[in-house]
Amino acid sequence: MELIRAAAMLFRDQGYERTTVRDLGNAVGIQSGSLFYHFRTKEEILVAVMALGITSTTEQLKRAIDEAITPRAKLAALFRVHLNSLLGDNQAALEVMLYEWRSVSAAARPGLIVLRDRYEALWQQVLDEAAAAGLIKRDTALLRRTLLGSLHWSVQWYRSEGALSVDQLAEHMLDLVLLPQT
Amino acid sequence: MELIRAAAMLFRDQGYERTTVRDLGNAVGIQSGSLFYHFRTKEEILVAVMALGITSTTEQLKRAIDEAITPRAKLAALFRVHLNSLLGDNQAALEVMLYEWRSVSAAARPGLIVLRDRYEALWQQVLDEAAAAGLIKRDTALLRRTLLGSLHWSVQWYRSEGALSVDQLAEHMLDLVLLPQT
DNA sequence: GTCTATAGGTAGATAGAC
DNA sequence: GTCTATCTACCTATAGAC
Repeated sequence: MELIRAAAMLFRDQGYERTTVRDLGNAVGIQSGSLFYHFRTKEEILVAVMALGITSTTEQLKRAIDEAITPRAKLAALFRVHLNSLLGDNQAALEVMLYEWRSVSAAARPGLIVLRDRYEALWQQVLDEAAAAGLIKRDTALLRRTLLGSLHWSVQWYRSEGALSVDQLAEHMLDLVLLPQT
Repeated sequence: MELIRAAAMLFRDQGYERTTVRDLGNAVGIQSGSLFYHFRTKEEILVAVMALGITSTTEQLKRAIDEAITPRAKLAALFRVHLNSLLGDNQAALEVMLYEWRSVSAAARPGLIVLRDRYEALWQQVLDEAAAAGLIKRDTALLRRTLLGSLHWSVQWYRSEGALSVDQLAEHMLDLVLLPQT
């Protein structure tokens, strides 16, 4: 578990391919050979990182949606949870999930796709409710994809030293998509 | 030039690190050693791919903006050119630009950043005009970042075999951001 | 400008001791 | 479970012939 967290940060910062099993061992204070007692291959570590990133974000989102009451509050939760997971203190894992797909073997992909689809289904459901309430435009399938793209991209430019907190950024991004209320 | 195009596709499909100089040689029918007559390092090839991706897109965008007359038409051009460059027949290069930053050495980054900033400045200018004309919301700096994120992400899910052409997709994405006209 | 051949380095993974 | 030691393979880049 400590290894998975450390691996997430290394994979995010250097990329999966550039990170060696020796780097991974160093990060947790063991020799590279010892890793292979816990994992059969380096790729297994990558898959574990990705699975952690998406499942923990999904669980947080589920909880936030259940606690929110109005469609508007649920909609806000999408942005808030996703950005906090992506930009927050301890979540390099989700970023690895987004940027290291090409290094996942065909055999391991289906399992991760199931996890991703589960997460996106939550989004779809909340967006549909919001559209029904007249909060956002009606093309929710395309909206889901564009919004997730917008949020994912934030890792490329958001800096925590800047003027905006993550929660504030979530609010601003929400504003961009809300329809003017009549 | 033929090499740069071939390299773009290989880097996009397999990633830069997983693509060997032997792969690159194979793709253009020469031995791997011969590559180093044209480029000093493998990284130089990566930088050339990225530079091609962003500069050719910038030029296309410049032309499209000049030909467009209304703010609305210029705005549409942003979406159309970007998506065609990203999803079109021969433009793996731009995708490499987006996904292989980590493999670019610190020495080579500044040059690419200049090219990227030039492209984004075009965007900013068109968005500002559109906001002044009341077409889109006023927070154009954030809008630029979210829109570019949305467009970039399309490579992850857009399939040309699907129902939507690239130009149609551009139209739909434009619709999502346009304000209802009073 | 492309070839063959290879230097020099490092990668992921394994074996057996403790 | 972790160590040391090492295997095998492959990588980027170079050298010199043509």
